[in-house]
Amino acid sequence: MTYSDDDHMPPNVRVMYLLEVMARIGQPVTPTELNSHIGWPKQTIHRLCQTMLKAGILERHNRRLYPGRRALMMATALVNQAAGRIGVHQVLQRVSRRFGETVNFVRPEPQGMIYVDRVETNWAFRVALPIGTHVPFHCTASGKLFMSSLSSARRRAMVEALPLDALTPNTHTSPDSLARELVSIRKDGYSLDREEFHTGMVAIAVPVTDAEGRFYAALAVHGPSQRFSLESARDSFDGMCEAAAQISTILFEKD
Amino acid sequence: MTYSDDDHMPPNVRVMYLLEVMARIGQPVTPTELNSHIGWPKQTIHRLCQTMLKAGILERHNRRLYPGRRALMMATALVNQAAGRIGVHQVLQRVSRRFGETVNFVRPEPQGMIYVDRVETNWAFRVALPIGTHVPFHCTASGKLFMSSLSSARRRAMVEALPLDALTPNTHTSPDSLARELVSIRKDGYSLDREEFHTGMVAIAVPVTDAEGRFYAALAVHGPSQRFSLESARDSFDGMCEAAAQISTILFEKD
DNA sequence: TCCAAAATCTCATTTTTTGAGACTTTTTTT
DNA sequence: AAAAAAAGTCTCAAAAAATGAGATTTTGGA
Repeated sequence: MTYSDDDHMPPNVRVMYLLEVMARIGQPVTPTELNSHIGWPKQTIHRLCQTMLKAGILERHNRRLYPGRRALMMATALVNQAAGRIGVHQVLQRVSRRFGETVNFVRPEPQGMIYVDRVETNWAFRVALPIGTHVPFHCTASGKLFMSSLSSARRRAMVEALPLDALTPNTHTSPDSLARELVSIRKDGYSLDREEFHTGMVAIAVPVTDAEGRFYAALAVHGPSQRFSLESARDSFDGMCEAAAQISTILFEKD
Repeated sequence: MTYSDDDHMPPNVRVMYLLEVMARIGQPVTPTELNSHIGWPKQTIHRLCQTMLKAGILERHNRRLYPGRRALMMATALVNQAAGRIGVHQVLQRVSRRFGETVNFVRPEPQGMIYVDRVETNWAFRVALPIGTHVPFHCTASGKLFMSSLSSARRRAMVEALPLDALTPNTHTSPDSLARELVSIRKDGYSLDREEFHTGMVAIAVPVTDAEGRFYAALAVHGPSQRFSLESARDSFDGMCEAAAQISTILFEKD
């Protein structure tokens, strides 16, 4: 992970290390600031930044560097498949067995929330949304959960930008009511889909957080309202939080 | 982004490239499989995988490699930083729906203005400039807008340095006329492309500014002049400013 | 306009990477 | 179970890249 003093990092890996530091800092930095976290010779860090800029890994605005499009694309793709996928799937299976409903693991992308992994029930009645499908933000438990995790400025902007298409009679079509629900989701720690996406289909989603406690993905269970009522959804809250914590451990806890 | 044949990738960047390929493939691979996507000498790819395994960037299970915990941690942190881009993309979509034309998010780079993100219309007629493409400064709405944001000394230097190639009969070919237009763009707060880049194609661009009010990117709408006249372009000005302000909030507003 | 800090350039030296070819291990086929 | 093929490892000299000290230029702020 980190290289101790006698242990030495091949120049190869320095690009990656620099990105890590940058990602950890979490905001645009000048090469000099960056180097205050690293302590390489001046020229070394400048040269490396230059290389990474040329490669499109970093971008620059006002002499400050930040991860570029290329880095972000890679990150998005990585996050959907990296270490621990198998373990995560196991947890999904357990959750599905426990509640007898379909379980989804869902992440935000620019085009919408994307189904990264899922375990289906054997029930005849189920939704036909294959893995890799994007679904809207405003009418899904996971989409609302994601938005509730944003800072208030971003949340507001996003709510205002979204096309609030009514997919069912229950779908939020006003930015205000949606925004209000996001606030209460933030407070409750879970998000419900009250037949807002498909009539007769309800869902609950809880957040899976990363090592720093930031939103990483949503763990969601959904089922037909006849057998999986909002009541039973809420009842599953504790169990789901437990599973979410397990997933978080699998993905992020160091050994 | 990708390296063409004569262009060469420093060994530095290979680690990153390998991760990208791996992320794209989306499932654990053997070094040989991996190399069928890359085509490096056998020993080269093995050595690199070895380096990355030692560094904890990759992990191995049954001779198959996949992104390791270290890669995932980095990716997660990066993706968090990218949360803003999700919001930006949603705003672009809204603008595109509203005006029914293609919307671009464009940033200045030394080689030219670069398309960072875009939302296309479904219209048959559209420009085939993929994301990541560089376009000239002197004949695009966004390029002229960027130049108009520079201090007068820099603006002059830049106008004089540019090769003013005539891409259409309307392209500025004299530094003076270009410089004059930049002054009026600066005054108006928006920039028009009057079929200066492609015949039959017009565009309007407004600035997205950073927290200090400096130029960060251009938000541009373009369409064929038959349906998207200069008139309609100007009419979209207010709506675009509003969207630009939203983007600015998403990207730069602290919480 | 001037000044201090940051960034860039230059270059001889050191360190890595490179990749062909031989060799070993693993997997597949017969 | 033996043979063949494929995958992976090792060795090494040549080529390329990174290194980092020091000099120089540029930048941003008073």
